[in-house]
Parts: sequence; structure tokens; C-alpha cells
Amino acid sequence: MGGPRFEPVRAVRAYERVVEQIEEAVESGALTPGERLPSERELMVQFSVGRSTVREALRVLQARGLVRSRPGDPNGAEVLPFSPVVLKKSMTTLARVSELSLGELAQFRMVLDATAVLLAARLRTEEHLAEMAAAVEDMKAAGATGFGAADVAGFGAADTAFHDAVARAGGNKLIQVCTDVVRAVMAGLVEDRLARAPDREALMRRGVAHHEDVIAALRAGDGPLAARLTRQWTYDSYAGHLPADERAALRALLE
Amino acid sequence: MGGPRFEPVRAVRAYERVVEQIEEAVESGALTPGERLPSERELMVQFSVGRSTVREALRVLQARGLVRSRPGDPNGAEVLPFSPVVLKKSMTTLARVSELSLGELAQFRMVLDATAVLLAARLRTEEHLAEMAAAVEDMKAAGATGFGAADVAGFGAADTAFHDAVARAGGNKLIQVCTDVVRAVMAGLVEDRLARAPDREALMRRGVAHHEDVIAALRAGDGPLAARLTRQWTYDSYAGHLPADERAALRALLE
DNA sequence: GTAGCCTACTGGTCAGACCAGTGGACTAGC
DNA sequence: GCTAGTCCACTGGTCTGACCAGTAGGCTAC
Repeated sequence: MGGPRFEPVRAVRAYERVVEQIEEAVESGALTPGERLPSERELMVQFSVGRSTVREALRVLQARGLVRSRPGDPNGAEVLPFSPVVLKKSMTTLARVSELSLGELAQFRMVLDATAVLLAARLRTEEHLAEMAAAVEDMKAAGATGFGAADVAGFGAADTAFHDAVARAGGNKLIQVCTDVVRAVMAGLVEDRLARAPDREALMRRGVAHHEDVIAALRAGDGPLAARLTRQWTYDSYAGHLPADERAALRALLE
Repeated sequence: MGGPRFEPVRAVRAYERVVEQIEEAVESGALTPGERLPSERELMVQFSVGRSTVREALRVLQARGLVRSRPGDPNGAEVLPFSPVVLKKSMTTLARVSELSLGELAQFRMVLDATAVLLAARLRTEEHLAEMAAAVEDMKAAGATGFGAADVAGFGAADTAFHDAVARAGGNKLIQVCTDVVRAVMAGLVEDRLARAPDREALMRRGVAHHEDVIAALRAGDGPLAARLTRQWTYDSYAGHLPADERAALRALLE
């Protein structure tokens, strides 16, 4: 302990203080989603700063997904409910600049998807099961009409709906958001490969069968079985796209 | 298919196009971390927009963690390496507004930590093991000098260093970042409870023993054992802070 | 009663100005 | 020759004032 510890003085910009105050109001619940902020000209009076300062603050808040502003709107900026788009954005950035490999994404997803179904086996309701069944029906429909690009997209949307229902049934919002984000990132990496796969018809059929097996396991309350099925499915889906070392690592997670 | 599909025309703001171009340059690697952007006045010429537009674009890029600008810097804004602070920020927001419970965080962390050690058992090098051992020594040191608030903080820092080394050994950057973020969020939720715990001395001692067990398992290459130890440790650490239903869900993940 | 216009707002953008801070060039002193 | 100090060109941060296009609600004329 050598005397008083000085901290570097950090110039705190005016717009940062504006951001802080509004952010605090939103996160503390003083401003709820759907409510409106005062107009920029009103805010510049309340904070006694210039309009450019207000605007920069609003830009930051918008980038964080807290508010949205529309030109011409007679009301001010709208407070938004939380949405994972910012999380998705930063995770996509992480994937791009950190060069996340497909294998790392697959590991992450395999583990979290398996956890989601394990939890869902305990907590699922009939409504959840019905939603999953409906999603599987959509997958069948997309598979029945043909196997063009639109159908592959529809199949993917139904698949997402299925996993979303599972994640909600599991009751863990963090897992729900993260698996959703990673699914989107991975879809961006392999979508064209999948759409052009010559055996995509067989793949889709096996996918439907797999999801039905999972629903059956969830209905029976057999979490470990559902988790095993999910892990195996993830492995089967991506192992073919991975180099040998990443494939081995993924296999190690199968248990 | 009913005729051409019209998309809603979205007014694309000028600053958004500026953001896009710079973002693309950064993510594609045309601009590498440490490089400098031109000054705002130079950018406003290159993009032929006003300075406020340039500034709003830079604010957005700064909020996304891509650049940083300092007043008075004769160079322009600096391109930053990826850092998980934005990810952490949005996950913290998720935790606050979505009311993520401690149980959800614990589930997430238990599963990912266990995965990290499982992978680390396969891929760990002697350097990784040495780093982990050093972190454990730091934990011992923090525990030996006393049990004040500063020592608890030091203990936590060493604990973070340990888990960071494990995650790096596992080779999955996504898991590394996510566990780090969640650890920070959870620490914010329970730190005061932990610092005031009357039995924190015993807790810290058991923590040291646990981490040494994990290192031994990793050295032996026994991933499943290391994973089991990790899960159990997470459960023991947080079960006491959870309501009954969340505790039961967490126990279900122990396997 | 309704279609259309009018108007008072909104946010988006620009131009220009000033300030405080930075860092490099330049210079005076040793 | 080298250092300490000054100076200056330039930076980002902020404010002012202005204009435009878009929106919504009220008003008017049919």
C-alpha cells in the first residue's frame, strides 16, 4: 500500500451521461417497453445539452437495442423490449473476427441443445409438446412440396420453431437465446452447402424422424434419452463438415 | 406465389451506410486492430456527408466495440481488437430486463464449464497446466493473507484466471467468452453474499482443493472425471442460494 | 360522411463555429 | 549535442441554427 491510489481521470463525455441516465431508467423499469421518450428537442432542454449530443446518445442506445426512433413520428423514440439481436450481432462479430470455427459452434450448440431438452423433459407442458408437434408438421409440409430453395428455407424455419419451443419448455432463457443465436450463425455458414446437397431429401426425412423421436422421449419424460438423441443428431449433422481433429473433439462430447 | 414479392422500402439512413462500409472493412480484415481511421473531417469528405453523420456512425461503431476515439488524438479513431465487453454488456442487459434467475445462469455455467474441462482434458498442454497451477497458488495466497474484502476479490480474480486457462486449453473461444461473461454476471449477483458469508474461509479452502482435483484429473487426461468434479462444484457453490425448484433442475444436470 | 389538404410537429442532415486537449516541430538554453 | 520549453496545427467534443422529408391529426370542402 504505497500512499493513495490515484485513478486515471477519465473525461466523461456529455452524451455518455445522457446514455447512462436513460439506460438506467429503462433497465430499472422506470421506462417500460412501448413508452416514448420525449422528442430530441425536448430532451436537449431537459439535459441542457445540444441536439447533437442528444442524438449521439440516442444512437448509442439504439445500437444497444434499447430504443428505436422513426423520422416523422410525432412522439419521441420508442423504448423497446429486450431482443437478442444485439447479442446475435456481437456473437456474429465474434464469429467473424475471432474466426470461430464451425467445430466450436457445433460443440457449443450440441451441449446447450442437449441441456435444453434435458430440462424440457422435466418441465414440458402439453402446450409445449403441441407446439413441437406443429413444427414437425411444418417440416413435413416443407419436405412434401418439393426440395427447392424455398422449401429448404421453410424447413429451416420450422426447425428453428421446434428448437425454440424446446428451449422455452426448458425454462432457461439464456440457453434459449444463445442456441437461437448460434443456430442462426451456423445456418449462415452452411446454408448453401445444405441447399445444394444432393441427398437433402433424405436428410430432411431423417430430420423429421429425429425430431419425432425427441418429442416421444420428452412426452415420456426421458430426459437422458432425449439429450442423447439430440447430441447424436448434432454430431451426425455436422461431423461431415468438420476436419478430423474437430470431429474427434465433437465426438468426445457425445459421451 | 402471387406475383412479385414487394419488400417494404426501408429508409436507409446516411450514417448507416457509413457504419456498414467501415464495419465491412474491419470485419473483412481490410482494417486491422491498431490501425487508424482518417479523421472525422477527412471521413466527411470521403463519404461526402456532414460531420454529424460521420460522428453518429462512429458512435455506433464505438458502441459495437469496433473502434475507439480519443479527443486530441492527431490520428483518427483506432480500430480495436475484438473484446467481449459488448457481449458482456448485452448479456448483462438480458439478465437485468429479462430477469434471468441465478438458477438459469448456474445451469448455463455448469454445462459450459463442464464442457470446457472435458475438452481441456484432451487438448491441455504443460503450459496450460502450469497456468492453472499458478492460479491455484494465487488463490492459496489470497486465502493465506486473510479473509477481508480485498482477499475475497483476489481469490475471485485467481479463480477467474484458473477458469480462463481451462477454457483456453479446451480450445473453444465461444465457450471461453460465454463462461467468462456469465461468471462476471453471477459474481455481480452474489459477491456481497459471498464476502459476508461467515464460513467463507472454509469455502475458499474447499475451492482450492476442488481446483487441485480438477488439475489432477486434467493431467491424467480423465475428462469425464474432471467434468463431474466441475459440475458438482458448481452445484455445491450455488445450490444453497437457489429456491427448491431451481435447485432440483440444477441437480438434474449433474447426471 | 368522407376525401383531401394544412399544419405543427418529428427525426435526419448539413454547415459553421468554438473549445480543450494532443503531439510533433521548433527554438532557446545548457 | 542534448534537453526543456514553447508554439502551432490538428484532433475530437459540443453547440447553434438551419433546412428537408416524413408523419399524424385536425380542418375544410365537397
